[in-house]
Amino acid sequence: MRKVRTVTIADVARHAGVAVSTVSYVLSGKRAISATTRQRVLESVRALGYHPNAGARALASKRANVIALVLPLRAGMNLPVLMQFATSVVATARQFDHDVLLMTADEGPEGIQRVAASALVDGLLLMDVEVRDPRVPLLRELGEPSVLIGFPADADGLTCVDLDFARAGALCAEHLAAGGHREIALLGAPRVVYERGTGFAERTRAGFTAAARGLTAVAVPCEETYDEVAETVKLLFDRHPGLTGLVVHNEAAVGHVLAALRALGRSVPEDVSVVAICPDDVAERASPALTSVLIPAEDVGHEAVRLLMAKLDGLPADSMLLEPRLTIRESTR
Amino acid sequence: MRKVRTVTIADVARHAGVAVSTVSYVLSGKRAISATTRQRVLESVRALGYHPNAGARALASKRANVIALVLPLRAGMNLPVLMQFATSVVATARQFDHDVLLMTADEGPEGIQRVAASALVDGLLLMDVEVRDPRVPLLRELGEPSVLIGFPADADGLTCVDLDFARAGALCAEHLAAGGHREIALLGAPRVVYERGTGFAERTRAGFTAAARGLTAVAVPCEETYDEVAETVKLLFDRHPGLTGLVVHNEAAVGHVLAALRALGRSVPEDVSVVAICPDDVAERASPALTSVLIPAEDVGHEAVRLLMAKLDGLPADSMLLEPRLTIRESTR
DNA sequence: CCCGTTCATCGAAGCGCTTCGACACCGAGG
DNA sequence: CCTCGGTGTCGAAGCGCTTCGATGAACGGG
Repeated sequence: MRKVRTVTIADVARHAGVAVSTVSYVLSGKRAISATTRQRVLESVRALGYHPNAGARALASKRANVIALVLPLRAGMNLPVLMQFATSVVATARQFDHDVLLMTADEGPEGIQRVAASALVDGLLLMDVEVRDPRVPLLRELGEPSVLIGFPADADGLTCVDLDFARAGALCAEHLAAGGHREIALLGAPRVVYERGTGFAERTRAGFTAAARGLTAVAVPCEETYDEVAETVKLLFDRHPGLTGLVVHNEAAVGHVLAALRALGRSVPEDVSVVAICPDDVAERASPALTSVLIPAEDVGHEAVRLLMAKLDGLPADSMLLEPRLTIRESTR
Repeated sequence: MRKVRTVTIADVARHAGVAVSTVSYVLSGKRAISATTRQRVLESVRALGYHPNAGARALASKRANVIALVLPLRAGMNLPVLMQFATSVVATARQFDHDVLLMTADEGPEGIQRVAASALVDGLLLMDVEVRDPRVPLLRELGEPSVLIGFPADADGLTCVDLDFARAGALCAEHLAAGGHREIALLGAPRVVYERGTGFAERTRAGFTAAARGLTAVAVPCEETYDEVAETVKLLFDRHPGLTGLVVHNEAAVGHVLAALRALGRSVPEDVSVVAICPDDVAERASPALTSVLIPAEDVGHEAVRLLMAKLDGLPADSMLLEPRLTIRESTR
């Protein structure tokens, strides 16, 4: 409970018998320092347990060494992916000696304004950017370094990172086609997600449809309660009795879809093949284990931070799409 | 892209024709300022779009107005609860004019050390504290204001917040007993969680067992893949043919348990009543909708922040347990 | 042997804010 | 009429750090 007077750079300087600025240069490496002096300083740092004061450092250097992570945190989000993403962002940021300030989208554009103007953060990572997102114009105007996860309608001059969802949808369709399936369906996100204009759902559907040229292919939204899923699945097979391939792009519904198929007496993969677009652990936990396309949330987080750091250093940073990866398991043939 | 020279308090003072300190006092309210001056200053603030520089403020006032949120972010966590919690922490912190720095537990005690010593944050919120947590002794020694979510073995002198899991377990048992069930079972967390000594799983079991005095009651760990769950459920009914009441304290397994019961031809609630300990949305999404005990993640987050703020103001803050709430739906009779 | 370089280090000037003590002004009480 | 205690405001001293320009020592080339 004792509140020790905190150790300052001056204490370190005194202890090592050098000037304050010398300590600073040892720590930042911005000027050459002789090996012996450096050694002495570092020892003093260790001996005193010195940690630079973040506020003072930020004030003097105009760099807070903190980035903001703006998460949607609204209903209907894909939580596991979000968490993986957040984890990898934090870990990667730490590698670059930065910390992460957590913000929720419900603070809105003002929140972004606030943290940027107060120099609380050096840059921004915005997740789940929508096709027409009110934050995008602000971001442009602010000129604050930022990286978006997802692609807004007009991505010109912005740095965006995302999974290539069109490719993911296509991959699924192609895999089913290669298995000889002639009639396939995509069970997508809940209807509200399409209405909101979240790009990824739309792009998956487009990729799926385009790749299914030549086959009979339908794409339908999919809610997330068991009863609604069961209903949707039943309807699907009523309308398309010849359906033998199913793509599920809705993590919360995956389990329900399998249960519904079981209830309908259709076995997987004998009667119907199922491909899911979801994290590996969900696919592996299902029965049978699902052939799936991975959402590489960790890579996305990692790349996003990498790009942001480049921008902070004044380097150019181009948008990028990450390649989806198909893993074949037991649910398709 | 234009990088505007940022507006400082000196600019505001000049614009309003007052001293810098006057502006500061208007903004902080720490000294009386005449209504007219205050008005003038606030107008200048608005006119110039002034936002105080966070670093400078932190340096001068020794308060960063940031708290750290340390999340486990390891496998096997209950994601939705975590997110709800995080969201409410951020929202509540903002109400107190604080921001939230996100940290993951894998930085370990050094991470805590670092942010505390560098005055990056004023206080800490640790989630998912284990019975014997290596961070607890450090926290004691550091004397940094903190609030823990969960109870370590020795909670003396620490402020902890948690759901009253013992009560939650008891509530489930009592509800089943009241429904006339004589033979009941608890399906708990995966075995590894018990081995890790995470308190909540253990405490739920204890509460359940104690409240089930007079009934036949068993408690078993429960893994999270469909196949393992189905196996566990089958075994349970093989060994206890008279079993009619089930408590599930494992969010990831809830769906699988229901599916397994369906597969065994036991209908809910006719043959067996099921109570889940999980968030409401999971309970409602199941079929039939589950009678459940709510984990009030939002309240926990809110209270945790409230307590931490009190500590930052030098006020005392006692540990507290939050009352669980049973909602009766269609899965029990 | 002197001068121009290079290398290592130092001192001091801020960065933008809070806070303390001082001060001027005003009305009330003696 | 003078003093006293509030009020409202100001000026200046830091907070702990980075960074710029200056300085001194060591050194090689002419």
